[in-house]
Amino acid sequence: MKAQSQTSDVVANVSRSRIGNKSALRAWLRLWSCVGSVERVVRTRLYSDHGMTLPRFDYLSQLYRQPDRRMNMTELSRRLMVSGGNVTGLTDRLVADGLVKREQDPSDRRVQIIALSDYGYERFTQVAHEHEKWIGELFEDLNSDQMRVLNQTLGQLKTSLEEKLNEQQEE
Amino acid sequence: MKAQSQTSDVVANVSRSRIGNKSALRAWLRLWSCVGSVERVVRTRLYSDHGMTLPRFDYLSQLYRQPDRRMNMTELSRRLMVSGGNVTGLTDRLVADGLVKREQDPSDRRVQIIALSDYGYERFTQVAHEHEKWIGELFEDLNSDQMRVLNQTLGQLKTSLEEKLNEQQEE
DNA sequence: CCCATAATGTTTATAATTAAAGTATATTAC
DNA sequence: GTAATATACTTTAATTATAAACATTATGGG
Repeated sequence: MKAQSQTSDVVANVSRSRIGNKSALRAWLRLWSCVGSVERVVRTRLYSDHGMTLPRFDYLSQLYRQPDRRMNMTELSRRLMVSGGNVTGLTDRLVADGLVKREQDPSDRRVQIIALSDYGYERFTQVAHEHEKWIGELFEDLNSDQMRVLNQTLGQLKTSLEEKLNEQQEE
Repeated sequence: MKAQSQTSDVVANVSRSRIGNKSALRAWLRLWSCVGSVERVVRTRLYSDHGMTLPRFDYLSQLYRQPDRRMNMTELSRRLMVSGGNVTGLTDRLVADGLVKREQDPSDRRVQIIALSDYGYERFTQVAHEHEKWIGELFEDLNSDQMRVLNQTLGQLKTSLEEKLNEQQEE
């Protein structure tokens, strides 16, 4: 009885896993496709209408969301999900264009604190307003129920993925 | 009565639009975050376990899905959602590594047909099997209902976005 | 204090990416 | 048939991206 139960559990798990993998793969491909489409539109418009690149926009938006418009390099790298070396290069160019400033952390001499400049704040505010409008238009065909469910499901997926990434990192 | 109705419609629309933009923006940020997390995991494992980069994997997977394992450059560019110049560079490196071959289209001398080589097919098959497993694991916390609804909603969003991109292109 | 280890950021080499201009070929209008 | 236009791909210059090696600074245990 016990052995039988275990066997059918194993079969059920394998079966569920196979189906789950296919279903997950389909979801992943659709996620990838949707994000690619949106990114392409946003990148093109950012560049043609505002002469700004998408990586710079993403970078500035992270600073913008902070109460003090400041963040260190490691945190930027983590949130933008790009390598540290990449953040160094982006920062160099953004500093050269006067959009951000480098500041020293008085309590830790290894740390660079990046601050959004007044010019950067002004510039980003204008662009962000349009950006929000573009996104609204791109998602307008989803009704409010779909949007609610999508946000709910993605919220859970996001949390789940973040947990997995943390676990993996600790191994 | 008619005027009043119009006014409240306008108010309702503006209101719905504002809420919709915020809700859409939240959905977009979550989509972006989830895709970034999954990409990061997949990229790291592809490289450490198989010495393959993510762009190359995506490229090969497009060829792999075709019945004849063949596709021209323009179609690859469209499906991968990257620029033509990028496909040229990726192709050069994949050809150099023997994973794909360039063939001429007998009916149109402008067209390059890219074919997955035997080595490329073999190599990709191995990697793809693991890739599917990784994706399954990353999505395992979603139950079957959530997965179904997610696939449904993303399917519609994907279609909607593709339509918008086509319309935009024609303008 | 000193050493091992960890954390922060930069540098290096190379790959991937874009937009825009250029080349070659095909198609369409007349 | 020819000229204008469109399509397919490549090239160019600059930016964005990675992984790995490096330099500097911090932290914790003896």
